[in-house]
Amino acid sequence: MNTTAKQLSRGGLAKHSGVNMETIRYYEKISLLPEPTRSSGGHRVYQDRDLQRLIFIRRCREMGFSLEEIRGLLLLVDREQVSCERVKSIADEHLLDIEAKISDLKKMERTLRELSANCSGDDVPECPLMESLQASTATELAP
Amino acid sequence: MNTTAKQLSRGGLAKHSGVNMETIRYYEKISLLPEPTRSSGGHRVYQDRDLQRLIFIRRCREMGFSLEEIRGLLLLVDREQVSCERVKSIADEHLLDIEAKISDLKKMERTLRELSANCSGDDVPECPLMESLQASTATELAP
DNA sequence: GATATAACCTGTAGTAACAACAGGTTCAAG
DNA sequence: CTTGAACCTGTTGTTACTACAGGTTATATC
Repeated sequence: MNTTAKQLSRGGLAKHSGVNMETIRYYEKISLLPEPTRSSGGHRVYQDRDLQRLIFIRRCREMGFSLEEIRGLLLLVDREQVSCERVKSIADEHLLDIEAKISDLKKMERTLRELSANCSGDDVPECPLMESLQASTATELAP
Repeated sequence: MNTTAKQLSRGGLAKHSGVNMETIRYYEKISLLPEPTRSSGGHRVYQDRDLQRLIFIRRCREMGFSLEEIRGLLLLVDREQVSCERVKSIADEHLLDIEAKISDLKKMERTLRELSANCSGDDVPECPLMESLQASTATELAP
Protein backbone atom coordinates (compact mmCIF):
# COMPACT_ATOMS: atom_id res chain seq x y z
CA MET A 1 0.00 0.00 0.00
CA ASN A 2 1.33 3.38 -0.97
CA THR A 3 0.59 6.10 1.54
CA THR A 4 3.17 8.65 0.47
CA ALA A 5 1.82 11.99 -0.66
CA LYS A 6 1.71 11.88 -4.44
CA GLN A 7 2.88 14.78 -6.47
CA LEU A 8 1.48 14.93 -9.92
CA SER A 9 2.24 16.86 -13.04
CA ARG A 10 -0.63 18.00 -15.19
CA GLY A 11 -0.13 15.03 -17.44
CA GLY A 12 -0.11 12.71 -14.46
CA LEU A 13 -3.25 14.28 -13.10
CA ALA A 14 -4.90 13.89 -16.46
CA LYS A 15 -3.94 10.27 -16.63
CA HIS A 16 -5.11 9.36 -13.15
CA SER A 17 -8.31 11.34 -13.31
CA GLY A 18 -9.32 10.48 -16.82
CA VAL A 19 -9.70 14.18 -17.59
CA ASN A 20 -8.03 15.77 -20.58
CA MET A 21 -4.96 17.92 -19.89
CA GLU A 22 -6.40 20.96 -21.55
CA THR A 23 -9.60 20.54 -19.63
CA ILE A 24 -7.65 20.67 -16.40
CA ARG A 25 -6.24 24.01 -17.41
CA TYR A 26 -9.70 25.14 -18.33
CA TYR A 27 -11.11 24.13 -14.94
CA GLU A 28 -8.36 26.09 -13.29
CA LYS A 29 -9.13 29.09 -15.40
CA ILE A 30 -12.78 29.10 -14.40
CA SER A 31 -11.80 28.47 -10.78
CA LEU A 32 -13.27 25.03 -10.48
CA LEU A 33 -9.85 23.77 -9.56
CA PRO A 34 -7.57 25.88 -7.35
CA GLU A 35 -4.30 27.15 -8.74
CA PRO A 36 -1.77 24.51 -7.85
CA THR A 37 1.71 25.14 -6.56
CA ARG A 38 4.43 25.36 -9.16
CA SER A 39 7.82 23.83 -9.60
CA SER A 40 10.80 26.19 -9.74
CA GLY A 41 10.47 26.12 -13.50
CA GLY A 42 6.79 27.02 -13.46
CA HIS A 43 5.26 23.60 -13.98
CA ARG A 44 2.08 22.80 -12.11
CA VAL A 45 2.44 20.41 -9.19
CA TYR A 46 -0.73 18.77 -7.96
CA GLN A 47 -1.50 17.05 -4.71
CA ASP A 48 -3.74 14.17 -3.92
CA ARG A 49 -6.61 16.44 -2.95
CA ASP A 50 -6.53 17.94 -6.45
CA LEU A 51 -6.92 14.48 -7.87
CA GLN A 52 -9.87 13.79 -5.56
CA ARG A 53 -11.52 17.02 -6.55
CA LEU A 54 -11.03 16.42 -10.23
CA ILE A 55 -12.41 12.92 -9.99
CA PHE A 56 -15.43 14.34 -8.23
CA ILE A 57 -15.91 16.79 -11.07
CA ARG A 58 -15.54 14.07 -13.64
CA ARG A 59 -18.10 11.86 -11.97
CA CYS A 60 -20.55 14.71 -11.70
CA ARG A 61 -20.03 15.42 -15.40
CA GLU A 62 -20.75 11.79 -16.11
CA MET A 63 -24.04 12.29 -14.28
CA GLY A 64 -24.72 15.19 -16.60
CA PHE A 65 -24.31 17.98 -14.05
CA SER A 66 -23.35 21.31 -15.54
CA LEU A 67 -20.17 22.96 -14.42
CA GLU A 68 -22.22 25.54 -12.57
CA GLU A 69 -24.09 22.83 -10.70
CA ILE A 70 -20.77 21.25 -9.86
CA ARG A 71 -19.47 24.59 -8.73
CA GLY A 72 -22.41 24.72 -6.33
CA LEU A 73 -21.64 21.30 -4.96
CA LEU A 74 -17.96 22.10 -4.57
CA LEU A 75 -18.83 25.28 -2.75
CA LEU A 76 -20.62 23.19 -0.14
CA VAL A 77 -17.54 21.02 0.17
CA ASP A 78 -15.17 23.97 0.38
CA ARG A 79 -17.24 25.62 3.06
CA GLU A 80 -17.68 22.30 4.81
CA GLN A 81 -21.38 22.93 4.56
CA VAL A 82 -22.39 19.73 2.87
CA SER A 83 -25.91 18.88 3.87
CA CYS A 84 -27.68 15.84 2.65
CA GLU A 85 -30.78 17.95 2.22
CA ARG A 86 -29.08 20.42 -0.06
CA VAL A 87 -27.26 17.81 -2.09
CA LYS A 88 -30.31 15.69 -2.59
CA SER A 89 -32.29 18.66 -3.74
CA ILE A 90 -29.67 19.60 -6.31
CA ALA A 91 -29.52 16.02 -7.51
CA ASP A 92 -33.26 15.60 -7.70
CA GLU A 93 -33.65 18.81 -9.64
CA HIS A 94 -31.04 17.57 -12.04
CA LEU A 95 -32.92 14.31 -12.36
CA LEU A 96 -35.91 16.27 -13.56
CA ASP A 97 -33.72 17.84 -16.25
CA ILE A 98 -32.53 14.45 -17.37
CA GLU A 99 -36.05 13.12 -17.52
CA ALA A 100 -37.17 16.08 -19.58
CA LYS A 101 -34.34 15.54 -22.01
CA ILE A 102 -35.13 11.87 -22.33
CA SER A 103 -38.73 12.62 -23.01
CA ASP A 104 -37.82 15.20 -25.67
CA LEU A 105 -35.51 12.76 -27.37
CA LYS A 106 -38.06 9.99 -27.25
CA LYS A 107 -40.55 12.24 -28.93
CA MET A 108 -38.05 13.03 -31.66
CA GLU A 109 -37.29 9.38 -32.03
CA ARG A 110 -40.94 8.38 -32.35
CA THR A 111 -41.72 11.06 -34.88
CA LEU A 112 -38.67 10.49 -37.00
CA ARG A 113 -39.15 6.76 -36.90
CA GLU A 114 -42.69 7.15 -38.15
CA LEU A 115 -41.57 9.44 -40.94
CA SER A 116 -38.78 7.11 -41.88
CA ALA A 117 -41.13 4.16 -41.93
CA ASN A 118 -43.16 5.80 -44.68
CA CYS A 119 -40.04 6.04 -46.70
CA SER A 120 -39.05 3.35 -49.14
CA GLY A 121 -35.41 4.26 -49.25
CA ASP A 122 -35.39 3.73 -52.99
CA ASP A 123 -33.38 5.81 -55.39
CA VAL A 124 -36.36 7.95 -56.36
CA PRO A 125 -36.98 11.69 -56.06
CA GLU A 126 -40.27 11.28 -54.21
CA CYS A 127 -39.58 11.10 -50.53
CA PRO A 128 -42.50 11.07 -48.12
CA LEU A 129 -40.14 11.83 -45.26
CA MET A 130 -38.88 14.94 -47.00
CA GLU A 131 -42.40 15.96 -47.87
CA SER A 132 -43.52 15.63 -44.29
CA LEU A 133 -40.71 17.88 -43.18
CA GLN A 134 -41.57 20.38 -45.87
CA ALA A 135 -45.32 20.38 -45.23
CA SER A 136 -46.32 23.87 -44.31
CA THR A 137 -47.36 24.58 -40.79
CA ALA A 138 -47.08 28.33 -41.12
CA THR A 139 -49.33 30.24 -38.85
CA GLU A 140 -52.17 31.42 -41.00
CA LEU A 141 -51.51 34.87 -42.27
CA ALA A 142 -54.18 36.63 -40.31
CA PRO A 143 -53.48 40.32 -39.93
CA MET B 1 -58.55 31.71 -49.39
CA ASN B 2 -55.62 33.98 -49.83
CA THR B 3 -53.46 33.12 -52.82
CA THR B 4 -51.66 36.42 -53.25
CA ALA B 5 -47.89 36.30 -52.97
CA LYS B 6 -47.04 37.29 -49.43
CA GLN B 7 -44.26 39.69 -48.70
CA LEU B 8 -42.87 39.44 -45.24
CA SER B 9 -40.59 41.53 -43.11
CA ARG B 10 -38.14 39.77 -40.88
CA GLY B 11 -40.52 40.18 -37.98
CA GLY B 12 -43.33 38.75 -40.05
CA LEU B 13 -41.23 35.82 -41.11
CA ALA B 14 -40.28 35.18 -37.50
CA LYS B 15 -43.90 35.25 -36.47
CA HIS B 16 -45.17 32.93 -39.16
CA SER B 17 -42.29 30.48 -38.94
CA GLY B 18 -41.97 30.38 -35.20
CA VAL B 19 -38.27 31.16 -35.51
CA ASN B 20 -36.63 33.98 -33.60
CA MET B 21 -35.80 37.14 -35.56
CA GLU B 22 -32.15 37.06 -34.66
CA THR B 23 -31.95 33.43 -35.59
CA ILE B 24 -33.19 34.29 -39.06
CA ARG B 25 -30.35 36.72 -39.47
CA TYR B 26 -27.98 34.05 -38.20
CA TYR B 27 -29.24 31.50 -40.71
CA GLU B 28 -28.71 34.03 -43.45
CA LYS B 29 -25.19 34.67 -42.23
CA ILE B 30 -24.28 31.00 -42.37
CA SER B 31 -26.00 30.70 -45.75
CA LEU B 32 -28.77 28.42 -44.65
CA LEU B 33 -31.23 31.01 -45.86
CA PRO B 34 -30.52 32.97 -49.05
CA GLU B 35 -30.06 36.71 -48.85
CA PRO B 36 -33.49 38.16 -49.41
CA THR B 37 -34.32 41.16 -51.53
CA ARG B 38 -34.38 44.49 -49.78
CA SER B 39 -36.76 47.39 -49.62
CA SER B 40 -35.51 50.74 -50.86
CA GLY B 41 -34.59 51.53 -47.28
CA GLY B 42 -32.62 48.35 -46.80
CA HIS B 43 -35.16 46.24 -44.94
CA ARG B 44 -35.30 42.55 -45.76
CA VAL B 45 -38.29 41.45 -47.82
CA TYR B 46 -39.11 37.75 -47.78
CA GLN B 47 -41.19 35.65 -50.09
CA ASP B 48 -43.32 32.64 -49.46
CA ARG B 49 -40.52 30.27 -50.44
CA ASP B 50 -38.37 31.72 -47.68
CA LEU B 51 -41.10 30.92 -45.21
CA GLN B 52 -41.32 27.36 -46.50
CA ARG B 53 -37.61 26.93 -46.24
CA LEU B 54 -37.46 28.31 -42.75
CA ILE B 55 -40.29 26.09 -41.59
CA PHE B 56 -38.44 23.14 -43.01
CA ILE B 57 -35.38 24.13 -41.02
CA ARG B 58 -37.42 24.55 -37.87
CA ARG B 59 -39.01 21.14 -38.21
CA CYS B 60 -35.67 19.52 -38.81
CA ARG B 61 -34.34 21.25 -35.70
CA GLU B 62 -37.31 19.89 -33.79
CA MET B 63 -36.20 16.44 -34.92
CA GLY B 64 -32.79 17.22 -33.52
CA PHE B 65 -30.93 17.52 -36.81
CA SER B 66 -27.84 19.66 -36.64
CA LEU B 67 -27.58 22.69 -38.87
CA GLU B 68 -24.98 20.87 -40.94
CA GLU B 69 -27.30 17.94 -41.44
CA ILE B 70 -29.99 20.37 -42.45
CA ARG B 71 -27.60 22.06 -44.81
CA GLY B 72 -27.10 18.68 -46.43
CA LEU B 73 -30.80 18.15 -46.84
CA LEU B 74 -31.32 21.63 -48.23
CA LEU B 75 -28.53 21.07 -50.70
CA LEU B 76 -30.47 18.13 -52.10
CA VAL B 77 -33.51 20.34 -52.39
CA ASP B 78 -31.61 23.19 -53.99
CA ARG B 79 -30.03 20.91 -56.54
CA GLU B 80 -33.34 19.16 -57.07
CA GLN B 81 -31.51 15.98 -56.24
CA VAL B 82 -33.75 14.76 -53.47
CA SER B 83 -33.60 11.01 -53.38
CA CYS B 84 -35.56 8.95 -50.95
CA GLU B 85 -32.54 6.75 -50.51
CA ARG B 86 -30.28 9.62 -49.51
CA VAL B 87 -32.82 11.25 -47.22
CA LYS B 88 -33.67 8.04 -45.47
CA SER B 89 -30.04 7.29 -44.88
CA ILE B 90 -29.45 10.72 -43.33
CA ALA B 91 -32.52 10.30 -41.17
CA ASP B 92 -31.66 6.81 -40.07
CA GLU B 93 -28.17 7.80 -39.15
CA HIS B 94 -29.60 10.61 -37.10
CA LEU B 95 -31.93 8.15 -35.42
CA LEU B 96 -28.89 6.23 -34.24
CA ASP B 97 -27.55 9.43 -32.69
CA ILE B 98 -30.80 10.00 -30.89
CA GLU B 99 -30.89 6.48 -29.58
CA ALA B 100 -27.34 6.78 -28.31
CA LYS B 101 -28.21 9.97 -26.50
CA ILE B 102 -31.28 8.42 -24.95
CA SER B 103 -29.28 5.48 -23.76
CA ASP B 104 -26.63 7.73 -22.22
CA LEU B 105 -29.24 9.76 -20.43
CA LYS B 106 -31.01 6.68 -19.17
CA LYS B 107 -27.79 5.44 -17.71
CA MET B 108 -27.27 8.76 -15.95
CA GLU B 109 -30.80 8.66 -14.69
CA ARG B 110 -30.48 5.14 -13.31
CA THR B 111 -27.22 5.84 -11.55
CA LEU B 112 -28.27 9.14 -10.11
CA ARG B 113 -31.57 7.75 -9.00
CA GLU B 114 -29.80 4.97 -7.14
CA LEU B 115 -27.46 7.40 -5.47
CA SER B 116 -30.31 9.66 -4.55
CA ALA B 117 -32.26 6.76 -3.12
CA ASN B 118 -29.52 6.13 -0.55
CA CYS B 119 -29.87 9.68 0.55
CA SER B 120 -32.12 10.67 3.41
CA GLY B 121 -32.43 14.29 2.41
CA ASP B 122 -32.11 15.29 6.05
CA ASP B 123 -30.32 18.37 7.22
CA VAL B 124 -27.19 16.46 8.16
CA PRO B 125 -23.63 16.74 6.91
CA GLU B 126 -23.33 13.05 6.07
CA CYS B 127 -24.53 12.54 2.54
CA PRO B 128 -24.12 9.12 0.96
CA LEU B 129 -24.80 10.61 -2.45
CA MET B 130 -21.96 13.07 -2.03
CA GLU B 131 -19.71 10.35 -0.73
CA SER B 132 -20.42 8.17 -3.71
CA LEU B 133 -19.49 10.98 -6.01
CA GLN B 134 -16.33 11.64 -4.06
CA ALA B 135 -15.28 8.02 -3.77
CA SER B 136 -11.94 7.66 -5.43
CA THR B 137 -11.75 5.77 -8.64
CA ALA B 138 -8.32 7.03 -9.54
CA THR B 139 -6.33 4.72 -11.66
CA GLU B 140 -3.86 3.10 -9.34
CA LEU B 141 -0.61 4.95 -9.38
CA ALA B 142 1.39 2.29 -11.13
CA PRO B 143 4.41 3.72 -12.89
C1' DG C 1 -46.97 67.00 -43.90
C1' DA C 2 -45.19 66.35 -39.25
C1' DT C 3 -44.30 63.44 -35.68
C1' DA C 4 -43.88 59.60 -32.78
C1' DT C 5 -42.65 55.08 -32.13
C1' DA C 6 -42.30 50.58 -33.66
C1' DA C 7 -39.69 47.91 -36.40
C1' DC C 8 -35.77 47.36 -38.58
C1' DC C 9 -30.52 47.87 -39.69
C1' DT C 10 -25.38 46.79 -38.53
C1' DG C 11 -21.61 44.73 -36.07
C1' DT C 12 -20.07 42.72 -31.93
C1' DA C 13 -19.97 40.03 -27.73
C1' DG C 14 -21.67 36.56 -24.78
C1' DT C 15 -23.30 31.66 -23.70
C1' DA C 16 -21.29 26.07 -22.42
C1' DA C 17 -17.59 23.13 -22.20
C1' DC C 18 -14.11 22.21 -23.93
C1' DA C 19 -10.18 20.98 -27.82
C1' DA C 20 -6.41 22.24 -30.50
C1' DC C 21 -3.10 24.82 -32.07
C1' DA C 22 1.76 27.80 -32.19
C1' DG C 23 5.86 29.00 -30.48
C1' DG C 24 8.57 28.86 -26.61
C1' DT C 25 10.62 26.69 -21.96
C1' DT C 26 11.62 23.03 -18.58
C1' DC C 27 12.20 18.43 -17.10
C1' DA C 28 14.06 13.78 -16.90
C1' DA C 29 16.58 10.05 -18.85
C1' DG C 30 20.71 8.44 -20.58
C1' DC D 1 25.30 17.47 -21.55
C1' DT D 2 22.18 16.44 -24.83
C1' DT D 3 17.83 15.27 -26.48
C1' DG D 4 13.16 14.70 -26.75
C1' DA D 5 9.06 14.50 -24.10
C1' DA D 6 6.40 17.12 -21.36
C1' DC D 7 5.10 21.33 -20.09
C1' DC D 8 4.19 26.59 -20.44
C1' DT D 9 1.30 30.69 -22.37
C1' DG D 10 -2.24 32.91 -24.98
C1' DT D 11 -5.43 32.49 -28.72
C1' DT D 12 -8.80 30.52 -31.77
C1' DG D 13 -12.48 27.48 -33.10
C1' DT D 14 -16.51 24.68 -32.13
C1' DT D 15 -22.51 24.72 -31.98
C1' DA D 16 -26.52 27.28 -32.28
C1' DC D 17 -28.00 30.76 -31.10
C1' DT D 18 -29.28 35.39 -28.16
C1' DA D 19 -28.70 40.02 -26.79
C1' DC D 20 -27.06 44.13 -26.87
C1' DA D 21 -25.85 49.38 -28.65
C1' DG D 22 -26.40 52.91 -31.48
C1' DG D 23 -28.33 54.27 -35.62
C1' DT D 24 -32.01 54.29 -39.68
C1' DT D 25 -36.61 53.30 -41.89
C1' DA D 26 -41.53 52.33 -41.94
C1' DT D 27 -45.94 53.25 -40.54
C1' DA D 28 -49.78 54.94 -37.95
C1' DT D 29 -51.85 58.95 -36.20
C1' DC D 30 -52.80 63.74 -36.01
